[in-house]
Amino acid sequence: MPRSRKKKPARAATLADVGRAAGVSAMAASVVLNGARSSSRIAPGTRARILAAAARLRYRPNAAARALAERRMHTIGVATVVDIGGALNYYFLEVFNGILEAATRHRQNTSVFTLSDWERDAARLPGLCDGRIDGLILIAPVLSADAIRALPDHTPFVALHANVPIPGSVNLESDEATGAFEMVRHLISRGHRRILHITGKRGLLGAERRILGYKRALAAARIPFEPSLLVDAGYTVDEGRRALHDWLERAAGQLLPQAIFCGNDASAIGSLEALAEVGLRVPEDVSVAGFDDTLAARTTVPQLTTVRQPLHAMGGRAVEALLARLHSRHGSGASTAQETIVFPTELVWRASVSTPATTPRVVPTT
Amino acid sequence: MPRSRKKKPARAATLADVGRAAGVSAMAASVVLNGARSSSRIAPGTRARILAAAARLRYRPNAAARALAERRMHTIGVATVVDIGGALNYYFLEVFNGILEAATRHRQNTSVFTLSDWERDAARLPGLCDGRIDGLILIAPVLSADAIRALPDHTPFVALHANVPIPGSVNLESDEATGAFEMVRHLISRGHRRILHITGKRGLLGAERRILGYKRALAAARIPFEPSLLVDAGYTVDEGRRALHDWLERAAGQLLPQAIFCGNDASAIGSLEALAEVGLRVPEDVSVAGFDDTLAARTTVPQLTTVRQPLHAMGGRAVEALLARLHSRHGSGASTAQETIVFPTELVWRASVSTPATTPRVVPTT
DNA sequence: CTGAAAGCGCTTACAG
DNA sequence: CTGAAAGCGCTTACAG
Repeated sequence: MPRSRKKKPARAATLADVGRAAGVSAMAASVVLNGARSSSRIAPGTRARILAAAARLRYRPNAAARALAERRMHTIGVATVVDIGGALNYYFLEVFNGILEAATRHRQNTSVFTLSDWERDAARLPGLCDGRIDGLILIAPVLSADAIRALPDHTPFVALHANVPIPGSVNLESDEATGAFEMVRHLISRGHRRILHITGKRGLLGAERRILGYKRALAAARIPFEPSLLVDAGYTVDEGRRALHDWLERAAGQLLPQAIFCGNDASAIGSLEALAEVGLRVPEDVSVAGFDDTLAARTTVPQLTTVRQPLHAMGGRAVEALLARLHSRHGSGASTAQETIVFPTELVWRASVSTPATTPRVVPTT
Repeated sequence: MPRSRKKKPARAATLADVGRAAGVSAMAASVVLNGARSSSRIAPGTRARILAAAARLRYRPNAAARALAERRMHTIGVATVVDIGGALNYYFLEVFNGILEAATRHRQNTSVFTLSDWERDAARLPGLCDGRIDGLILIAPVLSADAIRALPDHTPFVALHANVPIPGSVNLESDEATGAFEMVRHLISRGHRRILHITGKRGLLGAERRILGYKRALAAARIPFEPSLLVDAGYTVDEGRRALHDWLERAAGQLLPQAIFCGNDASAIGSLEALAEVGLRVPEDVSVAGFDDTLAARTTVPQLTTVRQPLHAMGGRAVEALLARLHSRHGSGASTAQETIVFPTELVWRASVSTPATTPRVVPTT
């Protein structure tokens, strides 16, 4: 019988293979190839032979085996709702890129889990904590007390813009109230007094903080708060467009706001669309401002004046905070105190805001 | 000596723990909890006890251990250049969302690896194939023959818009030449004859195919190809803006193109900006069209007419093609033939294109 | 400086 | 229907 064709090793080379090829134990190969500190204990000649054998065999340490032995996957999980109302999430993209960059720098993999809805899918979270990730970053989670209680305690969490602080975790947020306050104050300083605010979904922490800043700035300028100028919407382009569209329809013939401060960039874009539909020009007839300074703020014509949140940096910081928790956990008695890190916001001036029209504008009738 | 405080198991429960609690072997627990088909072989009573114990102990199968035993991580890797020229990549976001959706549906994790540059970072690719992923999706790879040769053969690859086919892999692309042809043909049918094309980076397969479609449509209408109307740029907003800006500067006083067909949506957005800078209106003075139909195409004012590539669907299909390869590999003799799947493109009409101005426009002098 | 052994937590044949 | 054993490929004490 002819020698059966040697089956090409679809199997990747292991440490044992390398050891055999170099005439040493698998363990020696492990020390040289994967062990960091103790590799000095191998004689230079042996070392060279092992390295050569590994290169020849194209040895790659098996990630699963290493993870099992080290009890460490070197993988960070990211859980978020990417797709909100059929629209992709700019906010997510900025944060995510910051996370990826930092994770790569720290030699961590990044695994993404998308939820379609926090409330409905929070139950999936514990299932992700089965050793496939070492820790989890929650992007803008909206979790009930029950959902928080159900989170396993052997996996550390870090959240960005958590709606409710998660005990034992780090929460990263930005000073949204001040950002909104500064934006509206500056609008006022430019001469605007009749300022419409298109909000995010009511009840969301961020939306309420922005409303708070808006109201405070009005109060500081002794401009009475006008409830009809507070318009409930949401954080998508469509919701922003629809909210303003409906408002304009209702307000036909009445005085047009001089400026519109939107809850985020997406709803500001929606507002631009709604204004364009009825032939109003930005910023000649009305000024428009957003919030977040996502990439989208620079792709509109005119470009958006907005409140910048350092989303990219916040994503990176989330990774670092998570790794810090991971290490402290392995080391001493774990710093599991709840912690909040607040990033400053910053006004970004672009063309969508100018001074008010000299003659008051009226909402066109369609 | 007082009983030392029982250290709370930071350690998660294992199959052995569950088995012990239920009075059976770890193996029986494995069959009931994780084994799919053979779970019928356990008596119902035993089964119930095991399930109860698992719930009580909050048992989660350890992903690393399972991966090691099964030689399967249930994780798909995605490698791409997300950040092009400081700009986040819309194209990526659409594709990525399609990938995530399909991966979740098929119960696969998705791990993202970002490269800063294909040429420079291709060497990192083999390192990713160390068992941490079962297969890799390459988004818009630009690989040299050397880089392709260096790819390990124990990990299946699928590529979207590969610049060069990778032997043994699946490549997903769309019929870009036809898309470009149709777009330009329709511009012509609307009355445009002087049509500028802002290209992607020359030499890239996609860019060349779009140029091809552009030229063919001109030829079909017997409009002579005018080399000065073919403007080299790239796929970012900045490159588009700069390319058109420079062109307009050079062409001051000459005849303005009636329409501008851009290599992608980002460069179309850049073009909108360049036109706005010199006070030209879209579409009154000049029509603008993009390519891709990314989300960005709907956030400009006016919204972009563009060629739609079904990026979301293509991302999903990439996952399925990869899983098919994975399964065939485990099963019979592996279908490792190179395969190309071509998706149709589609014209999407929005407000950025109309009929040409009745009187010819001239490029303004700045 | 180097090796033999045990163990990480699971699954997969193989016996009963 | 159920269990004891071997093995996935690595790392981490522990001996020499």
